[in-house]
Amino acid sequence: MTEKRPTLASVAAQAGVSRQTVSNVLNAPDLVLPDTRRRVLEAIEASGYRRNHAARQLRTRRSNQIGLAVRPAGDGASRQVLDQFLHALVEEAQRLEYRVVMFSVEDDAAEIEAFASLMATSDIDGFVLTDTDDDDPRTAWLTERDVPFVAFGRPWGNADAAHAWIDVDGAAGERDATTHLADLGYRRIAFLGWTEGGSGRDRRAGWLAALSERGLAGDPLERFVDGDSTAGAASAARELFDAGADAVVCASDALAIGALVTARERIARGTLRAPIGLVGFDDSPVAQALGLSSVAQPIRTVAQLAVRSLLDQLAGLDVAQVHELVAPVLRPRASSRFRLDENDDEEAPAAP
Amino acid sequence: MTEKRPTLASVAAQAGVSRQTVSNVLNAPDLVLPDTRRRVLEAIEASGYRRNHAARQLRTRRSNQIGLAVRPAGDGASRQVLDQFLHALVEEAQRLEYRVVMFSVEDDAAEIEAFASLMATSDIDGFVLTDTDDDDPRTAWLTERDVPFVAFGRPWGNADAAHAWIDVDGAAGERDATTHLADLGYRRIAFLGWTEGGSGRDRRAGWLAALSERGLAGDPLERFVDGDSTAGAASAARELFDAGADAVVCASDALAIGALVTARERIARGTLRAPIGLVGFDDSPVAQALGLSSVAQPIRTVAQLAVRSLLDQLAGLDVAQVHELVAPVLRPRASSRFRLDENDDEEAPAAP
DNA sequence: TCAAGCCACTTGATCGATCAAACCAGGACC
DNA sequence: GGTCCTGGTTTGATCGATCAAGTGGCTTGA
Repeated sequence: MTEKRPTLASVAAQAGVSRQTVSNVLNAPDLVLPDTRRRVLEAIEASGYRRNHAARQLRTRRSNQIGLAVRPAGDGASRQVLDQFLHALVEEAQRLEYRVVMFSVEDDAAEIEAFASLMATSDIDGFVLTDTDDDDPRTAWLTERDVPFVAFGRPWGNADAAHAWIDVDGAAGERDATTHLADLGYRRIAFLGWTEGGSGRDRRAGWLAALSERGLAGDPLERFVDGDSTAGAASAARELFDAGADAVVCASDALAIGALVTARERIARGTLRAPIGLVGFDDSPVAQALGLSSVAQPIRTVAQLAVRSLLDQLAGLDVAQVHELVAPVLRPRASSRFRLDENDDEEAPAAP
Repeated sequence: MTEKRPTLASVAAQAGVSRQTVSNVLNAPDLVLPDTRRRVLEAIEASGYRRNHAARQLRTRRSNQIGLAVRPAGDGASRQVLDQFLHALVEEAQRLEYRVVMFSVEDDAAEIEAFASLMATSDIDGFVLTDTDDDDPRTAWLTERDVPFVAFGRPWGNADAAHAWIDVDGAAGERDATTHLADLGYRRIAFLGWTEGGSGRDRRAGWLAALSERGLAGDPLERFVDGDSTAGAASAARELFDAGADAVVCASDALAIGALVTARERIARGTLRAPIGLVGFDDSPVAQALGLSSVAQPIRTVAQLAVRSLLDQLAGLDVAQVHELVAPVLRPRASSRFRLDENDDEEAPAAP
């Protein structure tokens, strides 16, 4: 407490130059003579000087912080993915000297109110949105006010929305998954998805496309459950197997685990013939643990693109807004040929 | 951009008082005459004034932000719990006008460097630690420098550490779980835990205590796996059932799911007699979905206590540091009497 | 030759809040 | 009547950075 932290002025005195020169060394090094620069850098090093963000923010109206809203409850499914996204976002932002501030909101209205409050005093430079809905009111509000932001998730309602967004190409992922199963010889490849949501529709489309390509699209077999319910998926899977499915492509790992449980039981009882093909989506830790084939979302890439887009906007670059669809990666594991053989227990989940 | 944001001075002019009076209305209302106060509040309301945090922080050296470090990889198990903790923390902090800033670090050394950097310019008022190890270097560093912080997790190495911490009483949770199984009539109640870690030892102790209380502690049956591996748990569970276990208390849901899979298979094959008692730990969404009995950590309570403790420290209250152990809650579900009967599939997971 | 431009740097003003000291009217006290 | 106190409010200084304008010496070009 007694020792005073070094400031620009104290560093300047130490290096025998003025405040502004030190400031320039940090913010616009090419304005300073190499020799002077070196002297200043030494003084900075020696004194252990660190920028005072508050003072800087007061003057520049930039906080170097980006905001991320989180919903209190959070549905089980996307939670895992959002958690990964958050981590990747923090890392990437940090690499570029930005920090991530979280705030919690109940609904879209509250989130918008939070935007207003945080922007007003320039505590946050820009926002990252997740879980975009059909015709999201948040994107409209932000766009109207020229607030920099980027969304993880497509603007499902209006395809030609002008704001920056990044999303995972679910259709491509399920197409790969379905093709993979077809290659393994399965002929009745069913789809297990959700009753609602843009991303569910998207994933289903990929499955259907692959079936058509392989000439397996006659009388496609599908079931939908409310929410991301493993229990619901288990019973839906029973119907699918009853209807003759020999493989199931699922919209999430939570659903796939339900299907897996059903398959395991039926095979053990002898009422279903192994092997069965099963693929999930999200590549969650549980999937890895259970040897469930899954489609991995390239979350790190999404986060990197998001941060880059946001920072480009903040830099005032007048480039076109990013609209990027990144391809997920299929991770085949034991469940692509799911059976209960003698050493099933020993089988280590294969990770490519 | 053209419209200027209201400041203390502009509000003051509007209300016919001085800057400082407006400041007092906000920070020390009882210093101001009720009548004046009302007038000022009206002016604030009318102008839409909002505090400028940067200016405030520059003067007071307080940011009203608390820091939380996250590790990049994150182990599958605790991840779920930490995610919940993070959400609860953000909510609770927000209620008290604090914000949570995340930063990412590779290891303890990097985390300490981050502490130093963030404290130096008072960008962060205090820290929340998670995943405390035996003899954690971070707590030592922070304690030495009188930096306010609170840990989620006991100081496993030295029980009499002086810093504030809050933890979940894992022993009590597993004791309840074990007693619950004993009440149901199981007699060979095994423990499935981890090879490493303070919390694992703690949970095991609770199981053992309950066995002793019920006179079931002769030749206790236990197995340990490396990390929180579901696959490892599945094979360890086989050994436990081979050794005659009729129930298993697990240190986590991930482990319990492994045991569940093994039990399901064996029962289906007829090599294990139902019912089997199974209890997990963490009450994860997957556990709820699969009908797995589990011990729920009162994460919200932990977060509330953590924030409160941290803010008390920041307020300079010289109270003793909080050392709190909160009790988890057993959530009995179908897996307490796990069997495969005809309508097993239909059975909705019961949540009390 | 002289205005204009450039270079490397310095100086004064400013962002918007809080702290600390001053101020001022009205009572109480001796 | 003068001094001291007290509660409510104002005023000047300050936090540590950046912006914008200024300085003095030197080159450039018409």
